[in-house]
Parts: sequence; C-alpha cells; structure tokens
Amino acid sequence: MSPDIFIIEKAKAAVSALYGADLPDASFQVQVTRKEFEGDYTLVVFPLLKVSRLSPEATGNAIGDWLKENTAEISAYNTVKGFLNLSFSNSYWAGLFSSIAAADDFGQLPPTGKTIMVEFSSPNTNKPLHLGHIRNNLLGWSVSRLLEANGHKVMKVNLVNDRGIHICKSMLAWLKTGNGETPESSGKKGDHLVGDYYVRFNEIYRQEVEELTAGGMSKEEAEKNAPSLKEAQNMLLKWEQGDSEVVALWKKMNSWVYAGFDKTYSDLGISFDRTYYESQTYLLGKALVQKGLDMGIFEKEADGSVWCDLTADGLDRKLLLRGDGTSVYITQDLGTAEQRFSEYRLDEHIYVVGNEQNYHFQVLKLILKKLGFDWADSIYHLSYGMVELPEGKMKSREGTVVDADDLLEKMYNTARETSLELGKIDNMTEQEQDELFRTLSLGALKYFIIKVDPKKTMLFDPKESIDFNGNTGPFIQYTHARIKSILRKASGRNISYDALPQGVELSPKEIRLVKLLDIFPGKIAEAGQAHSPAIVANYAYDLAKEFNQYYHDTIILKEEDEKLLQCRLLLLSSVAKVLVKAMDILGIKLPERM
RNA sequence: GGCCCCAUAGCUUAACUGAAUAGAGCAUUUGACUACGGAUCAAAAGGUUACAGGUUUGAAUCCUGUUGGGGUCACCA
Repeated sequence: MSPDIFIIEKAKAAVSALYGADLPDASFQVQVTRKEFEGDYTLVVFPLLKVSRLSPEATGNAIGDWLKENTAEISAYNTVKGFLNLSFSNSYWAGLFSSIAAADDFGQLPPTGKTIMVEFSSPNTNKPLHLGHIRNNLLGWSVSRLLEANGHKVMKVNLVNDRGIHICKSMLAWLKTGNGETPESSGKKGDHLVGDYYVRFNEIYRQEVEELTAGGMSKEEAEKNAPSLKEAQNMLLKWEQGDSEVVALWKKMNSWVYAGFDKTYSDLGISFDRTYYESQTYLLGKALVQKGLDMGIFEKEADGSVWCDLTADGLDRKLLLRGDGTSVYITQDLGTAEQRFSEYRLDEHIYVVGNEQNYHFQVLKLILKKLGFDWADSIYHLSYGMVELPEGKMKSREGTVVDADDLLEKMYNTARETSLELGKIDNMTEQEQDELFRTLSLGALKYFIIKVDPKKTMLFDPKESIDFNGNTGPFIQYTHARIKSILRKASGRNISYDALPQGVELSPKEIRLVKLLDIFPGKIAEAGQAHSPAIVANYAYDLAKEFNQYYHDTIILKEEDEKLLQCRLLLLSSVAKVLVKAMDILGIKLPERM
C-alpha cells in the first residue's frame, strides 16, 4: 500500500478514536515532508481543527501520539505549526524497497480493458514536416505510451490530408516547371521536392496577381482570378471526377511525399497502427447531415447550404454543407468520428491537434451530442500550444519554418561533436557510435519538447542549440550510463544483487530515493489522467538528480560490508529500471554507455 | 467587437484537488576529479508569481476588474 493511503487510513482511525468524528478522505492531506524538516510524510492538520477544537500544535501532537502508539510502521513524529511530520521505521522502508526491486515491470499499471484511439501527426502532403509537427508527433507518441502504461489498449492513427486544392497547386507547378524532376533524378527527399513546387506555385501566383493589379484590377479580384489558381481549381475538379491523368499524377507525387514522411517518422522513432487518408474519408459525414436535417437540428438555406445553429449554446452558426452540396472540413470530422466509434469500441478518442482548433473541437463535440451520440463526451482534444521562434510564429511564406529533417540533422551533429570531444567512446565501432549519436540527439530534442506542459506555447531559438547539460534528456541518459557502468563492473566481479539482504539499515539519502521510486506508479496515473507526458519527464529528472547527489558522496563498489554493497547495487539497478521505463514512455532510449 | 487560452528570477520552466521559506536548469560568480564516468556534484546571487481588489486560518493556484500577449468567430483545412 502506498504511504499516503496508509496514513490517511490511520489518521482517520485516530480522529475517530480521539474526537469521535468521521471525516471524508478529502480532509486528510498527506505530502512528502520538506527537506528542512524531520520526518518522511506530513499530515496537514488544519482541516481537522474543526473537530478537535484545539490549537494546530495540540491537535498534531494528539494525533501523532495516537499514531505512534497504534501503528508499528510509524516510529516518531513532530509537529511544526499545523504540520504533523511522521517518521517511518527502517523496516518499513526495507519492505517497500524490496517490493519495488522485485517488481519486474514497475510503473506499469494493471489492464483496464479500455481501448483508446489517439490521432496525431495528420500532415498535409504539400510540404515537409516542421517543428510544429515534431511537437505534435512527440506528444501523440508519448501520450500513447503513457496511456499504455496506464493499462489501456491504445490505437495510434494518422489522418493524412492528401487531397484538396493545396496538392493541386504543387502538381500544377511541377507540370509547368518541373521538367519531369523526380526524387531520384534530383536526389531530393520526396516531401521536400513536392514542398518546393508548392512554394514555386505561390511564386507564380504572386507574380500573376501583381501583373493583374498593375493592369488595373483590384487586389481582391486579382487574387481570385489569377490564371494559375483557376487552373488549380480546375485540376481539383478533374480529380474529383476521377480524371485518370490527374489521378495518376496525384498518386505519383503523393507516393514521393509518403516515402519522405516515412523516413522522418522512422528518424523520430514513431509509427502508427493505422493510417487514414482524407481522399478516402472526405465524403463521410454527408449522411449525418441528412440525419440532422431529419431530426430538425440542422437547417437548409435557400441556396442549398446546410447549417447548425449553435447560438443558443453561446457559439455561432456553423456551415456543414456548401450550397453546391460538397462538404467542408467538419463534415468529414463528424463522419470519421462516427465511423471510428462504430468500427472499434472506443472508450476514448484523443485528437492531438494544436490549440488554434479549440473552437473547432468544441463545435464538433456539441454537434455530435446534438445528433444523439453519447460517445461525444469521450472525445478529448489534446490541445497543445504553438512552437514559436524568438521573432514570433513560424511562417512558411517568410521562410522562418524550422524544418524537421534539418533540425534532426543539426542535433545529430551536435551530439556527435560533444561525444567525440569528451572522448569516452573511442572503442566503439562506427555503427555503435552512429546509433549513440542518434539516441543522444533524439533524447535531447524529445525531452526538450516533452518536458513543457503541452498546453503552453513554447519557444524555440534555432540559434541556441538544444542543451545537453542540466535539465535535459542527455542528463538522464548520462545518469543511466553511469549506473550501468558500475553494474557492469559489479557483475564482472560476480557480485549478485537480486534481493535485499536481511537487516540492512537504509541511510536517509537512500530512503529519499526509495520514496521517489515509490511514487512512480502514482505519477504515471496522474500523468495519464492529465494527458501530460511532461509530468513523467519532470519526475525522471527529479529522480536522476536525486540519484546523482546520492552517487556523488556514496561509496558503492569499494564498500566492504557485503550486505550494504548488495543493497546499494540493488538500489542502483532499481533507479535504472525506473528511468528506463519513464523515458520509454517519452520515446527516449537510454544508452549503456555514452 | 463576442468567446477561449496564457502571464512565475535576465532566459527556459516546476509547483497534485488552496498549505510550511514559490522548486529546478541555463547564463553569472566560486569551489570539488591519486573513489566507482566532471554530459556530474557543492555553494553564492537572482522573485511584490503582470497589476488592483476580494474569499480563506492559509492564494502562483479560487472570484471580480485592469493591463499586456496569443487564438478563434470562413461556402479554408
């Protein structure tokens, strides 16, 4: 049983015995005792004053007395102001430590039988992935792992936006100026190649608009009537009619993009259980529009467009079907949600999408509810903040976008330089080194992004490379490599440490580590509830930091008392075990040496 | 303009459902490798938690207002 539940239970009994009152669990607040006070856990006594009718000190002392009398585990107490600090006996810590060390997948919570779908990434096929996508991908991936650690079955899905006017723009520019260029002929990664033609289109378009306005047309009119835009729109129409030439080109260019994406995903170490394509889902939802009309919750205008009036709920009127009968973005979202909930029995559906779409998801849930779907409440929009540069938002038009592949390469080079400079890995093969540089650069990048609360806007300065010292991924990786180094030496000397020897007394620093290890499953649960891998990241850092302090002034391998030696090695391996599990949730690997 | 989100040290950030002196890292200054890995550790300095009120034994946290920043309100996705 975890200590806080244990204390609450006992404190309840104490209050009941002393004051004849039964208070709810919420009246008992337990926290880890602060460093500057003596004790292990602290009970806040303020909420209990109304039944004790005594001063905070007197109440704390009375309860402390009772607890010390009536529980074997609590060995001492002191009261400071309204805080009752309790000390636990050494045998209690030894027992707790043993059970943590013995657990083979410590931190993994028992199966819940629930299935959760997580949709993330969801890129457009007209440009390569950038830093914003990286945050999305890393969040989606780590939330998925986190929910798995919480005992849920998780399905990771990607919805690729592979159709629409933007793809046609790339296609058109390629036809006009590409001279048959392919990824093979140019040596460019497919997604970058297609992205370049998207940029090319905009150049052509802008020039046309300029010429038209110079000829006396208003800017607005020119933007609507530029010939290349007309051509792109025409192409989209052909695509929708299934024109074989257009479809063939569309397939060819998309396949280039997918090859490029696959490379980036694989570099990032992420994958999906299923990929959906908008070209196959964009017609979904039309049936729901009819259903809504039949139910009388949607309304049709004279021009044929269909709307849902949400003004009674404090929102606006929302368009669901255009006058020409074609669907808009949300129509498809309604349809895919219904499809997914009926195909899989989902207990929750998480969409990892930026906070600019908060309103969209509010509307989506509301309309689904109005359509009578109970599961609308199980939709969770994991809304994350934008990644900003020192000069503000990334803008593709101004070329300030931080490209994902570039960033990964830069990070790799930094990891390489740093590692080679330190010169600890000279005896590794080239292949091992390459793998290590990947592990370290990804560790730094992933931790940098994940440690920040998802909902906050985060700042990224491309000029300052991501740190490898302090509160960083490599700090935790280094801690692990160091532990492994000691454990390797220990096994080289045939020292076994599979169980805690009887009768060892843990030092205060060791108890603090055990306390930290003990709260790991609780952190997983808390993080899962909050859908926030950042909580796991910060926990891992706390543990690594605490361990480094312990390590610094504790003799391990030269300890002559065999029991103490075994105890310490067991503690080391337990810390390593928890670090590995925590970082695995974040998608970060911990190297054996670095 | 309506609605939503945010504001913590020079910078990046933490603080579970309100709780002890608001924790860290970077940068700055200083100290520690003839013990197991110095990508580490120890120490100093750095805060009116944007501002003003309110609720409470107790507020970064809850309420109201103000200021500043962002998002959104498309027959775009």
